[in-house]
Amino acid sequence: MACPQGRPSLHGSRQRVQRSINVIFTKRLFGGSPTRVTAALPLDSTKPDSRRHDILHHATQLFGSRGYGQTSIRDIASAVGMLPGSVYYHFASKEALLAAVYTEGIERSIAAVEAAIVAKTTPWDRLEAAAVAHLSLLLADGALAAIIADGRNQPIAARDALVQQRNRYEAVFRRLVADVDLPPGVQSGPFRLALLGALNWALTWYRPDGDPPEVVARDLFAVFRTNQTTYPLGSREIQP
Amino acid sequence: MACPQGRPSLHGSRQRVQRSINVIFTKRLFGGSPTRVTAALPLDSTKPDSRRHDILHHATQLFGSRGYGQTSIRDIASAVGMLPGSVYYHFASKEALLAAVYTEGIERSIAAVEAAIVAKTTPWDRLEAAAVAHLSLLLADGALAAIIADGRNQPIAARDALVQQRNRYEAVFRRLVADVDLPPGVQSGPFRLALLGALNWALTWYRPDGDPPEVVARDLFAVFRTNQTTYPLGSREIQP
DNA sequence: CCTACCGATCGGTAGG
DNA sequence: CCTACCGATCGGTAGG
Repeated sequence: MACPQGRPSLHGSRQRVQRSINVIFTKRLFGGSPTRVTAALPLDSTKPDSRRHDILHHATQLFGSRGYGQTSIRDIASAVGMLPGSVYYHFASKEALLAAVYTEGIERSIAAVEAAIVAKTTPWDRLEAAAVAHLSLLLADGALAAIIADGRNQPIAARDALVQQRNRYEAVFRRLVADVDLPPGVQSGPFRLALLGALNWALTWYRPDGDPPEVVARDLFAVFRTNQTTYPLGSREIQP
Repeated sequence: MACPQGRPSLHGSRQRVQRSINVIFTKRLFGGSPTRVTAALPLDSTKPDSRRHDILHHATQLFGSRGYGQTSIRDIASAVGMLPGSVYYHFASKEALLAAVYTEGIERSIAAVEAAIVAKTTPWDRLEAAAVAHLSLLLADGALAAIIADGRNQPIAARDALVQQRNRYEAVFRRLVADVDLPPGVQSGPFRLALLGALNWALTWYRPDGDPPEVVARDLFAVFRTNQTTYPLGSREIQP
């Protein structure tokens, strides 16, 4: 009845999905009584939160590919292999599910970008590595897509909280851009927004049969890095 | 019954909306018989297509601000001041309405960008003027927003036709970018996609209480024009 | 262009 | 986590 919130999210996948679908089929095909169907469920509830994790995972994927408004609780439930009402045992509402998708996605994305940066030494190389990591997460993973893709279609009530979390991620780029030597006349704010815009917009036109995300990211980044290629680091003052 | 399609879209606004709402109120408050309500309609049907134009206009605005999936036929009908079913007298389906919004919006946008370009002489000035016009249409007008904003939420059936129309608009920028002197190592494809991405992404973060669209467009464009500022037109070959 | 209606789908819930 | 259900909303239509 009540929904236990705030559980820690565990990892680990199982075959429960398959089994649960079989149960549904059984019920539909032979009209078995509710009691028999319930009794048919194996009692291997060893990892109590793997189902919550499954919901979170599939919701991330679906929100990322179709958008929040175009994804129904029924879509998510059937992807996980359970009935629509059961989703509400794990999440209080569709909005709460979105909030959880956001939190997990932001955390994972920040970690991925930080990991990609750490080996690089120069500011421009660090920014480029971040851009490549960003676009890979966006196009291949689905976690960032759920967060960044459709800011307009999200429920107004939760929008402020979502924007705040998105800002946490953008702060990483704000810091990286601050370290870089920008040409005269280019403000760091517009530069960051233009770079992220160029990368995020790839969601609209990218096709999987084209160049891989890393190549696309580097081609796009070259547009922004040009100044640096022309003027070696630190030589900004020498300009005409 | 049948829907007369392909009528020319006329301009001109009237007070019909107000009146139509009054009719609805009358009916709800006093339960007037259908015959009386119909008879109460003034017979000034001089411009037979102004209602179709009204629908198109409000649909453009709503698709642009909320997106296609988040806008219902009922929303559009009540904005125009008629009942939901009546929309289908003018358009065969919601998808057909979207197609019409596209066609009209693309036409208007191409015209606006061409008009903004015509006075400018150098390739970089022409491209900048196009960028400014583009962002103004996108943020203030609503016509371009309906077209460009949510490619993901549009119905799959019509998507190909929509992409084709969008390409007609992008072709204008393809031509302008081709005329511009790009720095070595920068491909014109990624350059165009990065520029349009940077501009279009402003839909996500732009707030009306900030700088006006023209200023935002110029700030963003400066990021892409830097190379040009450094190297005067035609001096590309002189580089180290 | 309105009336009156349809089937489908949606987020969500009580009770077990 | 399932059963069985609710009210709301949606795109669309027959008939006038």
